[in-house]
Amino acid sequence: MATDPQMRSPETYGEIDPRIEALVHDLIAQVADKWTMILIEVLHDHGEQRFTRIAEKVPGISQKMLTQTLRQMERNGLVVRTIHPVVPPKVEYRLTDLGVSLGEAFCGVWTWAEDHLETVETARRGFDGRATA
Amino acid sequence: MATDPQMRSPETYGEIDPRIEALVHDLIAQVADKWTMILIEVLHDHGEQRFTRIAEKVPGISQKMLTQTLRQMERNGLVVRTIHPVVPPKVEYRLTDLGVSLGEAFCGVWTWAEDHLETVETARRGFDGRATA
DNA sequence: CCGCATCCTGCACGATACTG
DNA sequence: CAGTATCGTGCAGGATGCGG
Repeated sequence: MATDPQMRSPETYGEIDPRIEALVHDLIAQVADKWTMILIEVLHDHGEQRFTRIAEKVPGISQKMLTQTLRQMERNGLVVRTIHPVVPPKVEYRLTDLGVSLGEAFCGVWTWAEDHLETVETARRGFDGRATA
Repeated sequence: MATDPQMRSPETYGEIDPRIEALVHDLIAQVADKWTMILIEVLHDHGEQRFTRIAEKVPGISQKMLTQTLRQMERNGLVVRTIHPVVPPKVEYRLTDLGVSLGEAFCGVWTWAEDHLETVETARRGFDGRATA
């Protein structure tokens, strides 16, 4: 959760607000965690969904990770979790405005990837070629 | 390295080019890996740097992780590694244009974090409060 | 249907020691 | 100085089973 509380000597990498730094890192880490990005996409494209519907749309995810990821997202205010008191239980998840805006913030990265896909792959082949040689 | 090659049934989360998908995920994963983002920042702010200089500016990093992270960045074309054939060895790392532009692509996320820091923290406190109760 | 608890496994990463 | 090699460990995450 919290980022390294270690002291930074004068000559470290910058004087950014450590709270922003920590949040940015948390956020990127969460979005990078293999599932969050996909869940944002699913909830964005299909709107409010119940647990099992989401699971169906994300092949390969275990319910443990689905629960866990949704909980973190809820904690960060990215989704709201609505429990309908019926039997059998029905729980629905909806992306908040905050969640939508986070997805949009990452659009820049998607665009970058589209624009530079070839460049990166070329760089990788070059590197791997040199390594083999 | 490669992302889950598993088949996606018709009702999965979207029809995006899987190569883009994989690259975006690789990228976000790398940037999230605790050090890459910091190294981009250091190299951006201070220009070309040699190995030990970078290490000094990033307290807490082990040389193993510094080497490893820089190698991945090099492989992806984000930095160039220049070996000066002198004794003692002198190796310098410089952010490429590609690396700079990736940093800029993530600016949107930084901005988002600055804009929504309070909202996220409030959401977290709310969630944690409810959990405790 | 939803989700928690438990167990198990692999990998990421730090520490340490050694080379050109 | 700038690495590589080896070892130890903690934790992320899958599988399974139970509970409301």
